[in-house]
Amino acid sequence: MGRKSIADIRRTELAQAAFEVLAEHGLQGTTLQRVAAHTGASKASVLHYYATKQALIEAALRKGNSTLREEAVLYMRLAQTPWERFYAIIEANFSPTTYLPRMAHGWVAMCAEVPHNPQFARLQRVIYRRLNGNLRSALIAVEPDADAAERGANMVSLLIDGIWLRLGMQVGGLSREEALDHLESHLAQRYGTTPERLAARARMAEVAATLAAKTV
Amino acid sequence: MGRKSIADIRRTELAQAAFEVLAEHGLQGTTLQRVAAHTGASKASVLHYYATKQALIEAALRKGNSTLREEAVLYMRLAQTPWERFYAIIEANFSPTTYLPRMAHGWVAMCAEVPHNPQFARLQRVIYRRLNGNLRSALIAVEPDADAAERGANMVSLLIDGIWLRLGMQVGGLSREEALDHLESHLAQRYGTTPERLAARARMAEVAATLAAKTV
Amino acid sequence: MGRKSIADIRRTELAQAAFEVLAEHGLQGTTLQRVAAHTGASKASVLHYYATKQALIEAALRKGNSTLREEAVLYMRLAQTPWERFYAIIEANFSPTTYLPRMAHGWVAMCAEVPHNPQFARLQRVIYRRLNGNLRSALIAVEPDADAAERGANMVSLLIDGIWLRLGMQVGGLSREEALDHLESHLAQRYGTTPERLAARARMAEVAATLAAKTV
Amino acid sequence: MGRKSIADIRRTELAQAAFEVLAEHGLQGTTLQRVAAHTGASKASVLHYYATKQALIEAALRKGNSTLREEAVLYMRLAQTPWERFYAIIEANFSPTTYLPRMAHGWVAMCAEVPHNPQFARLQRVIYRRLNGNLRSALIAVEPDADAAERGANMVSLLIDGIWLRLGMQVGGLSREEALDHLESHLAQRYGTTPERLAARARMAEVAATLAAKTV
DNA sequence: GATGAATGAGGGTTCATTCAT
DNA sequence: TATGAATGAACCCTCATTCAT
Repeated sequence: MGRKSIADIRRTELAQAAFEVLAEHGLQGTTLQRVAAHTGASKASVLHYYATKQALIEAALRKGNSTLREEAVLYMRLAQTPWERFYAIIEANFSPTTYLPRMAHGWVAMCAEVPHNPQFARLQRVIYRRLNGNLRSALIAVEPDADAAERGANMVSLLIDGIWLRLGMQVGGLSREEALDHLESHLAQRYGTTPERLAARARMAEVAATLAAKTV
Repeated sequence: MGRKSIADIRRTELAQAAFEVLAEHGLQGTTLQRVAAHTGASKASVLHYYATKQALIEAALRKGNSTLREEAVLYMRLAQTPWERFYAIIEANFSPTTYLPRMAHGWVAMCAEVPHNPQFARLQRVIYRRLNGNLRSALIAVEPDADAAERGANMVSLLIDGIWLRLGMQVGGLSREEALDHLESHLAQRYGTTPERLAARARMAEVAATLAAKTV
Repeated sequence: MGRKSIADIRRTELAQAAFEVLAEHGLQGTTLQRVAAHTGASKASVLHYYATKQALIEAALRKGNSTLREEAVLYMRLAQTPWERFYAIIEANFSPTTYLPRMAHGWVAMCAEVPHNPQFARLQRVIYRRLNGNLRSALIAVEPDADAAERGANMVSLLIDGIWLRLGMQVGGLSREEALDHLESHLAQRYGTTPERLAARARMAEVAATLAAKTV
Repeated sequence: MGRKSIADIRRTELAQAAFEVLAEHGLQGTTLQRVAAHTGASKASVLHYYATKQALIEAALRKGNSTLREEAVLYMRLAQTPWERFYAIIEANFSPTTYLPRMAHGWVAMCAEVPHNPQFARLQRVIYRRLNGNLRSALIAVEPDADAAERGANMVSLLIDGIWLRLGMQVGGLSREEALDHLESHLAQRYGTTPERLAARARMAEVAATLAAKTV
């Protein structure tokens, strides 16, 4: 367990660095040179671990994605009711450690490249399906009509995408709180203001606060 | 009227070509070479009209944007009630001539570059403000609370952004009809199903159909 | 007399402009574009009068040179004794209208190109011979030994070159007065302080002052 | 001692090559392509060692300059009296290994660019100050009036500049011996023909001959 | 395992020049 | 006469990648 060869450590380190460079400089500005400099290594050294720039960037994006996923899993474990599972997803998508301009910008950069890069397209599809799937399976419990649940999930994920896009552009960007408020406003209209939902929301917000405090 | 110098014609032609290349190959892949080839001209010739690649791409984006805006103006002129004005905006954003993967992809490519390009940021800000402003000023008539109207407008524009983003990525992309349905679903919950709204919607859909037929 | 076709006028105008651009921007910076802009004409128009950039620049240099020569001729006409002829040359080379950083810089730019441009070499040779010849033929009257006169002339022309070079570089540049003082210091040591020389010097300085006043 | 990394060797090699190309083709003609070809390397390889053409050319000029300076230092070490120090400078400026058309032409090319290139201006200023300073500090011993020494130094440096300029242009160029004769003629008139000076001159000429023989 | 050396491919840009009007 | 249009050639520079150590 936890045994990682030095090579593996180095690889994750590089992927991490690549993601940070990507988030700061965009895809165009992500050169091997810069990634290398960011880890204090040489350009050739980077290519020693990732045969190709392409491979490195994919790893970087996978890493960025897995960060988000791990967070989501963390929240999910503590959720017990459908609405709690639902809010777990929401909180994960707007947690203080991931809902960051840098993250968002990295994500938007990837989105822009999706149509030209099958690898990216695949990854994006995975992300999309996971998000939509999770939302749907949470909603189906409170909204038994499969179509309605599907549509409800889609609506939420569209809002999340829109909000992240703006965060990535820093144009019309919303703070974490504003973002959550917007979503809440939508949910209130769609699902009414039931005590269950409100309780679930409060509970997961608390969980989020606890986890955030621990992370810091 | 309609008098345009040959130079102006050539310039729009090039901007158009640039937008098409941008839509097809992304920003990275939009080289002067390619744009030139796309119009059967030489690389130097392109620079004869646009001193700089940057200038060319900005022109391309402005052109793309103005297409959308002109469409919106067209719809707006025929709108008479607040709800009609509202739906004019919606229809313009999902008209068959603009709600196209190519368009969307070009837009996403620009979004990704916004944080690194002040010019793009400015353009994006203009677009954002226009859309939000138009929506808000339409909604304020039906939702007199300024804050509520603001929020309502924002919600709709977020949905539009999310939908366009997906169209641009071709992942989870919605057809024009699905997109309009989603929006309608949101509006129904938020504003109720009033005859005025439904009438306005029907009226503008008809207008859209007429205009689309004429364009084709 | 004085009849010049419009074309000829335009040609001199362009040559003049080219010289000014050359003086300001150096040879590298002297593009057809800039010369054209400097006269408010189009690039193609310039090439209409000078088939080639090369030809234009040669004309410019010839023009610059002829300015200097005309000045020299002016002074020469008023010189009556050998020493006066000698000082006429000196004053011409340091007249307020020609001993200017811009002029000097243009000249240095030409010098640098001499080894790569036979035309320039020819022109430079002409200039060199004229200056040395004039000095020698003036000095031979006061220094009958031909070899000594040759050497004396050469020494003076070397000093002039050195002084102009510095003016052109704006490094260790001498003012007109300092330049003349330096030369005088050299002459005093070489030819002694004879009344004839001093008188001639005073006379030509006066002539220079008169002419300068008239020019202004 | 003498330990230089391969990179350093390559760098000096390239600077050397650049200087040779500069001397042969002028500044305009000094392209990375040509410098690369001159060393049998690729264009990109040159930029591997000098990030910029500008940097390369500066290195080339510094190298050319340092060659001259090192020679001067060599001579200076063997000088013991003020006049010997003076002649050390003279001999260094006209030594057979540096007083060469190529060298001179490279220098003139730099001079022409001085007004447009702060870096070059700085270098030129350094050269100018060193030469003038050395001459002055040697002369002050034989010509105690500081102003007179300053002027004497300036006169000599002007002559040197003039002579080098002509060598660089190959127009009116003087051989090493002629150049030294000219200077001697000037010095004889300015400082008289004292045994000390003659002895110093003879001594440094001998030193020069010895060093030249050794170099060859 | 790590890295400097070297390079090919390609990108944006400048510029003199040709051509047609 | 005058000029816009168009272009080829060349330049500097960037970058991912290969190779040898």
